[in-house]
Amino acid sequence: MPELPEVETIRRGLEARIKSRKILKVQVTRPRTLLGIDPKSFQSELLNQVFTSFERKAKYLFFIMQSGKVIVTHLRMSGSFRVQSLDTPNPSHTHMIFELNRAEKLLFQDLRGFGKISLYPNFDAALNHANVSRLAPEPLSDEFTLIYFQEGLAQYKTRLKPLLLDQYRVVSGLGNIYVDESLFHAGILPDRIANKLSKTEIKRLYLSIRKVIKDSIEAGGSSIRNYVRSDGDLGKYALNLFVYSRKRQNCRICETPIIYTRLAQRGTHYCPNCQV
DNA sequence: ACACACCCCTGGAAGC
DNA sequence: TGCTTCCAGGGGTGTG
Repeated sequence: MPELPEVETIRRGLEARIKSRKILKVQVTRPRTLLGIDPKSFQSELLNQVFTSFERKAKYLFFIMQSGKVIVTHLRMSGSFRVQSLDTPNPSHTHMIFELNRAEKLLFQDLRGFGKISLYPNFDAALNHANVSRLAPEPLSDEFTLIYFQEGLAQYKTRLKPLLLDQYRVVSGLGNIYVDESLFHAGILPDRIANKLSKTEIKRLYLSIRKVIKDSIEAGGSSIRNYVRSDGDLGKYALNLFVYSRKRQNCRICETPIIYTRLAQRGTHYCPNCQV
């Protein structure tokens, strides 16, 4: 599942591979992937456009064109971007093909088909897309200070897991993997009530979230299920997972079997001994 | 304010 | 073995 580190890895990959490249043709093989624009307009608006930069906000990706137009994408569960040579056959579930100069193509592939792509005339318009401007701060941003986090948690008497997954309340960019991992490293159970944490616990959670996200970006994300980088390589952070996807396996710290349960409609992993 | 159910979707895993 | 059902989950929406 692409969360902040995976999206950032994809962003870096695209910047390295298709910056300054020109779009010669656009094929939309699954019109439902487009949000707020029809395939014909999308194709004609992007013809001969040149990619100049790639931005990210939480899990949203922005492709900024030389003209100022902006492609906004959200990969949701299984979306991915791949750069391939023009003569390579398209993999299954390829929903969009951008033919580029120098005989390469950028593919949008998405098995589950939840991912969305939109086009806006400029960056400001793009930021208003789908409440992007309302997103809470990212874990590694200047805004996300310990004081901010303390005050944020104090406002909510809900359980930590759904609060940390919510992109609009305290922090953005986290998904199921990194919430479970951050809570494990902080030694805190996922169903604890946000405004009941001690100062020490808040600090541990704050540091854990930042470390997990930072380390994962450095590792190129986690390859779980469908996620692959734009160069086809696999992220290495999956090797560093302590609880996520480790149902019934022994805790890497204390050997207690990892519990898998459902919390707020999400599969949730924790160590009943290390987390309290 | 919070909890929860449901929807989108596909393919691999689990269950019978 | 082979069919059917379940499940993964980001995010939006709707209800209690």
